[in-house]
Amino acid sequence: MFLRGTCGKYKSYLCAMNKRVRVRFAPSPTGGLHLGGVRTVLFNYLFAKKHGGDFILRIEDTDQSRFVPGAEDYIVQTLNWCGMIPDESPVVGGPFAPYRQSERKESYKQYATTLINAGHAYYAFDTPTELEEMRNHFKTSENPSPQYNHAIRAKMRNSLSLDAAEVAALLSANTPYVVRIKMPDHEEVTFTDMIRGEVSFNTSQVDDKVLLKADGMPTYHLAVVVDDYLMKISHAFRGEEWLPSAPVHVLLWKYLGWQNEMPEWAHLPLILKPDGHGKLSKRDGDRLGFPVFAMDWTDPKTNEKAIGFKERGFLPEAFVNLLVVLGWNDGTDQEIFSMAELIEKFSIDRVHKGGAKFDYEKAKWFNAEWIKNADNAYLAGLVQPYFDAAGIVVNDPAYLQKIIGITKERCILLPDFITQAGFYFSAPTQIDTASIAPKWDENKKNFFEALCMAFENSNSNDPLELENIFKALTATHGLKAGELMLPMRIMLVGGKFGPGVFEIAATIGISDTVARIKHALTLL
RNA sequence: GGAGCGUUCGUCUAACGGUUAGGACCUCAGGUUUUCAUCCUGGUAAUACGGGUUCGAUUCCCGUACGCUCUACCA
Repeated sequence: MFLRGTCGKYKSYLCAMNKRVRVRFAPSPTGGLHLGGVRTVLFNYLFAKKHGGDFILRIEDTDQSRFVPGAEDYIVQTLNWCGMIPDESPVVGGPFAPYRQSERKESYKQYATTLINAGHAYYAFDTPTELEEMRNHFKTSENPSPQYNHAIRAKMRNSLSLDAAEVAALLSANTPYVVRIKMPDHEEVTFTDMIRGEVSFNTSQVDDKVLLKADGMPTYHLAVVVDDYLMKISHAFRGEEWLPSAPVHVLLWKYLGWQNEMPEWAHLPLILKPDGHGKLSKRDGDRLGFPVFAMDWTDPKTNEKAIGFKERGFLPEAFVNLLVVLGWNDGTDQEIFSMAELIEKFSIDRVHKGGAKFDYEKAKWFNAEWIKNADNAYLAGLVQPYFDAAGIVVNDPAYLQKIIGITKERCILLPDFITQAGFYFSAPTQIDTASIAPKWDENKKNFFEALCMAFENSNSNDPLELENIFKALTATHGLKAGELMLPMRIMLVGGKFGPGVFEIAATIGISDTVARIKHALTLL
């Protein structure tokens, strides 16, 4: 295996390398960022920070027809929420600005021209209709998707099939054209992927990809190579779906004379649907009832809203944590990692090759773990918006933190605090009397009336003392504590949940406790 | 169809030729908690298949099967 040998067992890939680590996340701003995208960012970020390098955000907006307003800002906000702040980006700028490819449009054409002059690319004048005709014409059951390749290009209208005068005439008449790469007929293109080892392709299987579109914009293929070179990217991480077009990129690096500067490639495994097979999509979330996007995203065209992990009540720490273990582990049994730990422990050679099915149950477990171990003051800040939305009024921040501390082990998602902690701030509006009524009688009613008086007389806020009063009174009424505690709990919190009843009574205070019992008594 | 990539419990994964194939989620059975949750103990459950190489393969090689990705003037 290429990872072993002279570099040692799990020695970093870096040992063979001496240039500064610079990585980029290069999304297309076409919508919300989903799990797979955020994980790609995460691996980029961790790798950069682990090696003291730079993390760059570059917006690949070369397809004007797919431009979606707000998508770029959404991406920035998402990175921000996750705590992965780019060192260079369209918002903070940097030494290689601009970081939007649409703003770099003019710089790509010269490289296309260089390639044409060197015989590695050519002009193609085929219209979309002609391309469609070609595909229909050559389509067979054996070959359902004919490619514009070395075998077909001679039959098409391009600067390889047409004679020079004709080409010159077409160009001077401003005929729309694209520039295509001229793939070699039969050549083995091999490169080393950091995750997969040696990968090779025969160029006969790769088509003549469009490099420069008719509108003058580069396609991804040209833009990614040019910008990675110009921005001195040392390591390029992307999803596995890019693997088949990697030979195009490798050849471009070579043809442009930048072979020695080519980044190390790492094609990341995909995040798959929980059920069945295939890449996880937004639709799966809708269908199975869990978020796929990092944050809420509303499509400005369709007004379709997709829920995000953030709004569903995930902590960013948990989100990062659940993402990183989808395809990576540190070799031990540890599963909970902070960002700081990840930066220290991350290594690309422990990233899996195979795709991982997303498991929402486990995702929730990560969040519950993070909530349980989170600082109360920190949680208070996160819970506050949910309380605001639910109309729960918090007057005393210290009280809120205390309540969070005693209820957080019961919460899986942030909104769970509304039910698990809301009753500390106001009397429950819904009281599960149905769970009391069947065994309710006059004697119990008398008990609770007596209890209210006893509590008021004691005016205690000590749980133990309240419990003693309660128990002493059960005896005088000929009742057992066990058959009265559940009714009392329901009177105080509304249902069968929450911490110890006397803890609750002491915390909300005697007057509230008595008021809630008296109110419940009117409902029974 | 073609090319590439992949394949350990239901799911995420450990195991770098020698382990009773380990952990976690889920689930099940107990215990703690006069509620719920937490917590604790334990159980069920996996190397896709077939050939090699080797004293010995989850591990290395080949083949098969299955899956995924790509096969746009989208990324």
